[in-house]
Amino acid sequence: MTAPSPRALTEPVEDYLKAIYELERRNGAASTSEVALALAVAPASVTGMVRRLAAQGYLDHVPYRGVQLTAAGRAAALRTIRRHRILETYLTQVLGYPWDRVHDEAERLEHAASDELIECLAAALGHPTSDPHGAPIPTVDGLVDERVHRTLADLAVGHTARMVRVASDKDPDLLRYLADIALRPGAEVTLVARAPYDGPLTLRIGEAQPIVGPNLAAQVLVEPVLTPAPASAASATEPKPAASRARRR
Amino acid sequence: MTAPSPRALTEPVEDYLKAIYELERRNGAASTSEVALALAVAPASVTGMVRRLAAQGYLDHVPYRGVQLTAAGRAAALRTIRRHRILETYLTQVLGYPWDRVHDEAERLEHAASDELIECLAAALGHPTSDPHGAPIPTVDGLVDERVHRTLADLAVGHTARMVRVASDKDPDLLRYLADIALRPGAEVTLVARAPYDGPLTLRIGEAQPIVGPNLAAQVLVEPVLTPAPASAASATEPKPAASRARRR
DNA sequence: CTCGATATTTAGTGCATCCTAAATTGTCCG
DNA sequence: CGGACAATTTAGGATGCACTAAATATCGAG
Ligand SMILES: [Mn+2]
Ligand SMILES: [Mn+2]
Ligand SMILES: [Mn+2]
Ligand SMILES: [Mn+2]
Repeated sequence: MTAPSPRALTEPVEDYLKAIYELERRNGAASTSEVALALAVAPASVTGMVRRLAAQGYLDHVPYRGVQLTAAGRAAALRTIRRHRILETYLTQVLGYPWDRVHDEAERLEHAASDELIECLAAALGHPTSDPHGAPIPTVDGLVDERVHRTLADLAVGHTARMVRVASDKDPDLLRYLADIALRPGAEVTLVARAPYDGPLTLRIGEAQPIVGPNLAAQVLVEPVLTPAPASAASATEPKPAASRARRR
Repeated sequence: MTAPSPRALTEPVEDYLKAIYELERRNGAASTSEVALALAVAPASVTGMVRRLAAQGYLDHVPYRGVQLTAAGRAAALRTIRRHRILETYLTQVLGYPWDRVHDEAERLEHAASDELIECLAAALGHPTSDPHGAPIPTVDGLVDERVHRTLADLAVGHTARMVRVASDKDPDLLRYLADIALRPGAEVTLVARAPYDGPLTLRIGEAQPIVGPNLAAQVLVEPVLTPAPASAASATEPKPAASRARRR
């Protein structure tokens, strides 16, 4: 099945497969121009690369229609994503790297580190399941939590949620701002008010009440929080079966 | 002075400059075939790369005569060597990597890590001055201990020396064997006997008396050790001024 | 001093990746 | 249904880095 590839993916190839995987997840498909945008290359370059990757069995390409990963392509993408996220976690947790700067570093190291090193880091971290931005870390054999989360922008006024992750870790300014207002994975956030016509949202995070725009809110992925009733212990362990169903492949 | 380079050395370029630096140090010059051998490429490939690097001001090339680093070339080489050796030290000391496997890993990471990360690792290690193989780590501004050491093969029978470093860290088998007989930087070794006609050497390291071939002995760089006389304190602090002169540029 | 072995360079290619400009295709609106 | 416009692919090139085979320079031996 696997094509007679030169037995090691190049850096550009790994980045293409990773980008296509993410686009497929977000948008259900990956178009030439989306990939071009994500990788900052010309659309024509994407067409060329896509032809080669399709020939090597990493993806299916219907001209003028878009591109889809094969099993081999998805496996390669998830391997790179695992490396990226383990590296980010190590940089943050062990070396004290700020969370807005780990992405660029990991973007290069992910192609250079050996499997042995990656697993060594993972072990040193106690086999983490999510990276500093809350993104799930695929397992060695390519299983990953693919749950889709709601965003802070969709939260109903008065409701509380727990932040799960940032939609993308590529924007340092956004990440710095989120850190400023203490919005990080695990944080509880309440939507206090929402201005009409897609206006700003008033949040409560701990004591603070930051006001954020809808664009930012759409970048913050949340999950419902099981508010423990102050005195009555009954509803605390409410199962919530539907929301916690992990999709693994 | 610096040529209009595309503002970042590629991985092959960094490896060429590093190899040329090492050859220049060892042999006083770097010939096309030596570089080709060191990098496992064809001699014709070296000629091509050398032409480009000379055009960019990293080295001087006299056709048919050999190649020499310019100041820019030496600086680039030392930067890569610093990264390599800091990475090796981190892998060994913090992650418990065996000393015979750090080289290959560092050989790739050295091109991907940012300056920031390298300095972060150096700080975490307390700014080490030598790598796991005893090789000196250049400073950020390109200063390096360039002392030339004698080898174990040159030691006089009956004399004791302290191992400084392994001549090269590229041979895992050699490194594993050295570790087996407890020959590591800092170890004290006494030459007990030398068989004639370039025969094997009998050493004493701690309690053990391993017998090694002259090829191996030539890979082990040593410095004279100031044997503290058990009772008489006279000869202990013998100055030995010539041997300890550090050459820094 | 000349010859031949050896080292080195030149010539001619291939492949991966990128680019710009010019076709081509798909879509959607009037 | 027929364009217009946007998205996409094709065409034609460039760059970096590698290779093999052929030419050429160097140098030591006789
Ligand atoms: Mn990358
Ligand atoms: Mn991340
Ligand atoms: Mn290298
Ligand atoms: Mn080393």
